[in-house]
Amino acid sequence: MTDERRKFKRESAEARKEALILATLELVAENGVRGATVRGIAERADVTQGLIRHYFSSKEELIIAAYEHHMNQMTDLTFAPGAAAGSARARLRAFVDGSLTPPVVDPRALALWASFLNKVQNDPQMKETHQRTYAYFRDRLEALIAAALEEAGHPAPAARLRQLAIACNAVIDGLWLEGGALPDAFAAGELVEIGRQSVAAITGLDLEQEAET
Amino acid sequence: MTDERRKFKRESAEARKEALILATLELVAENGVRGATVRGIAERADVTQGLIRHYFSSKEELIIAAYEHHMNQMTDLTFAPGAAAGSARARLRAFVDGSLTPPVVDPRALALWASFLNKVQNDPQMKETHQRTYAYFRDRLEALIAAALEEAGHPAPAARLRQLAIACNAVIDGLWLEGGALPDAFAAGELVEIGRQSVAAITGLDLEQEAET
DNA sequence: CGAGTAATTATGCAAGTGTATAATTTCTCC
DNA sequence: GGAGAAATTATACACTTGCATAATTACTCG
Repeated sequence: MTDERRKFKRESAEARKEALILATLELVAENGVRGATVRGIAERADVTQGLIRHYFSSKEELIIAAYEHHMNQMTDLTFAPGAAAGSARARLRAFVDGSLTPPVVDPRALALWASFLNKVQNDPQMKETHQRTYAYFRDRLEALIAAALEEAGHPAPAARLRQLAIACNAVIDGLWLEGGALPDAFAAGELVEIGRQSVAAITGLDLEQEAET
Repeated sequence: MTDERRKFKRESAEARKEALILATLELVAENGVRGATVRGIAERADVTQGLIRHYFSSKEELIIAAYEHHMNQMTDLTFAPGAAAGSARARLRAFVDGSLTPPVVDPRALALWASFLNKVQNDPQMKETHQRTYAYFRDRLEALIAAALEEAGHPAPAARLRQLAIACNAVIDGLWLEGGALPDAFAAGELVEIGRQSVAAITGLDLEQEAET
């Protein structure tokens, strides 16, 4: 009954890194960045802690990698549905729908966002990633609104477009936040419905009817 | 040159507790809940760490006290401006203004909210405080919208009122979030302007003109 | 002004933290 | 199937953490 050394299987660097990143995101969502300890992450990834040092030169580096992984995933999830062509109105609607449906609306996604916020404000690299992602979101939304307004024959000047984009982005962010914070407070589809109506009311567009005369 | 024992002044329990709570909020905003160490808090409050134990039986208890202090302060700040009587429309406008102006819109307030979120989701007591505060906000907003609509001669059924309140709350929350996250991205008064316009567009009310025919 | 008491400081401890480094195992390739 | 190299494990260390407890100080009240 000697204490045997642990058996293990060699994995590719990519697979191991991803596994470590996923384990990190789980623990950051549950316990925050400081609560995601190296030992905890290693255990969650079914690996000993020394291995983390082998792939990431510090915990800081792992955290940053996990943050960028998460942000990329959120971006993909939001824009994937609307990538398919169609009228600008349809694409705008798809953007709203994608932003207000799981897995984008999700307690875990909100928890991750909140957990990372502190580091995002302080660490320059993470701050840069954050600002770039945010700008990408809003610019894309602004372009969608501009196209939809033009399509409807109601083009708007740049200054107004900026305000509309900020406002629509805010409703979506706010609904996303509330949906993640109080998952049981809203019926299925309710957030999407309210999101569509609000964006429609703010922009003056009709997002519901599909037919084009 | 003997190491002298530190001089100190006795304070009332209330003053000390408040000082400790304020120091705690500072550190939580800067470093998160786990980053707000007992030693750090004591240093910020210009006190030795043992004193914390004297007033709070555990760090957990201090954190909860700090959270409730912060939530109460935010509530007061939001509703104080609109307490003065006036038309429902004016009170609704005051609510929007107060929610989208410093010190409610503030990087520190956002950082605190984010830092506490994890604990809010897990700790039952903090969860209860959070849900109560959120419900208070939204009910109050819904009542304001209902009154303003009726005042304007456009009463709405309960189901629609609920949706309007959720939507308006979301715009405000979203603008609050973005204003706190990117303080330099918005000109002074811009958030308030966009907030007013959005709430007006969603509800169909005119929040700008003051005169009543 | 002097004793008592509560506020405050000082010190210690066990557990957990990130990181560094040595020891071992698995896999590849000839 | 065996040697070499890289992946993985194991161990150790210095530091921080929350908490407990003893020692001292400042204020109150007679």
